[in-house]
Amino acid sequence: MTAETQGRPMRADARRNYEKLVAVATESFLAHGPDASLDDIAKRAGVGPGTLYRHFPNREALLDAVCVRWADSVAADAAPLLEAADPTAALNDWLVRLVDHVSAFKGLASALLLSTDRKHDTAWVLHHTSEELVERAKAAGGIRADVTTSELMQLTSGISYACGHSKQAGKPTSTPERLIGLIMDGVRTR
Amino acid sequence: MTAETQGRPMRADARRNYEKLVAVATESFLAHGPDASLDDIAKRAGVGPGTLYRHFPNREALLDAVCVRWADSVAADAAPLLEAADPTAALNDWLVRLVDHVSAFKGLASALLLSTDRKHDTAWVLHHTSEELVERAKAAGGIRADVTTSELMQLTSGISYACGHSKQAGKPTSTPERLIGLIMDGVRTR
DNA sequence: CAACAATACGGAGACTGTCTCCGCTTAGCA
DNA sequence: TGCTAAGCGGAGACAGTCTCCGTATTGTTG
Repeated sequence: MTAETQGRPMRADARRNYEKLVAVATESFLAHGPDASLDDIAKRAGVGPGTLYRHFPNREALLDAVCVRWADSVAADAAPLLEAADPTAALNDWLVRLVDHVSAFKGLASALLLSTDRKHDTAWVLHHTSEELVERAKAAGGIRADVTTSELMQLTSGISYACGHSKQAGKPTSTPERLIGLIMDGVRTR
Repeated sequence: MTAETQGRPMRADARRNYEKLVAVATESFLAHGPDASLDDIAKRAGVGPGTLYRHFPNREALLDAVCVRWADSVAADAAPLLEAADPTAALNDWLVRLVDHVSAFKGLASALLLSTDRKHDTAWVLHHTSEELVERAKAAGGIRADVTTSELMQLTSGISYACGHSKQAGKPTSTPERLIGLIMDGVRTR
């Protein structure tokens, strides 16, 4: 579900433009936040606005495409953690990284942690990765069995949001590590 | 710091328009979210855009004015909790209410929980109220002494955000009670 | 109560961004 | 080499933000 929703493959020029758009959009969103001008992105990518809007009917769609790629790279980051000796510590670690990644991505991605369906989409990758880590921690008896992955995702995404915003408001803010720590304290078996 | 930053009082017509604008803006923001058209708000309030922009130089300013009133009413809600027999339960209760209020306010207010300065502003009222409840709970030995009010505000605002978003994404979502519960579990003395 | 500042009003319009429509171009196939 | 479906891109309609400035209103002072 990248672009051609099945059917014949994209024409070469179309694919080229598609890739260029996603690349430029990534830059632009990072530089100017999720409100970056779409016409501007089109211009930088060397295509007309019409082309952009054919590939991505609205801002959301483009944002999604950008985030999907991003999510893949983030999820890849988790691979070593899946084999860590202490699964609970690994989960903690992962959640902190997740917050960092999401923050680095300005908040483009914060909404993503929240949905659990959308088969192939961004959220799925992250949710799935998290789930594995959660299961391992539960199996090892490190965290309470009644806590769900979704709940942790909600809390984590909330923390990203909160850290991002209070940081940009210039306020001294507790670190993600600290806040995740508090949550883990509530979730750990005793 | 409502409108006249000291100096002579506002002229009668100016005050009238100011009030009307805040009232209409509240409705509009609730109805259409924080992106409601400002020109439209002006029109509904029966004034020209120029008038709106003189009173509120930008969207943020108007949003602030709306939120200040809202925060006062929310804070008033906490009065009984300040004398509750079990301060820890009272804190829990308050945090849940806070999330509910913020969610009801669409997310207009979620950013507000985060700043701790801004003397008179919205955030202050809420932060201050929370602080009292936190102090009482600490004094009663119900929660850890190392946890700060800011931290709880960050987590709470995060939860509002997360609940608001996953709800509107149509996903089955854990209740605010549950999530606040998890946090309280991490924060309670054992 | 008249007249005059000071204050406030409001709408025209400049500007920016979103998104669509459609005539033209190009890739890919026979 | 030529045809056709797929794709392109820019002109422009529309909506929202915000400013500028001539006009109207308030409240004060003689």
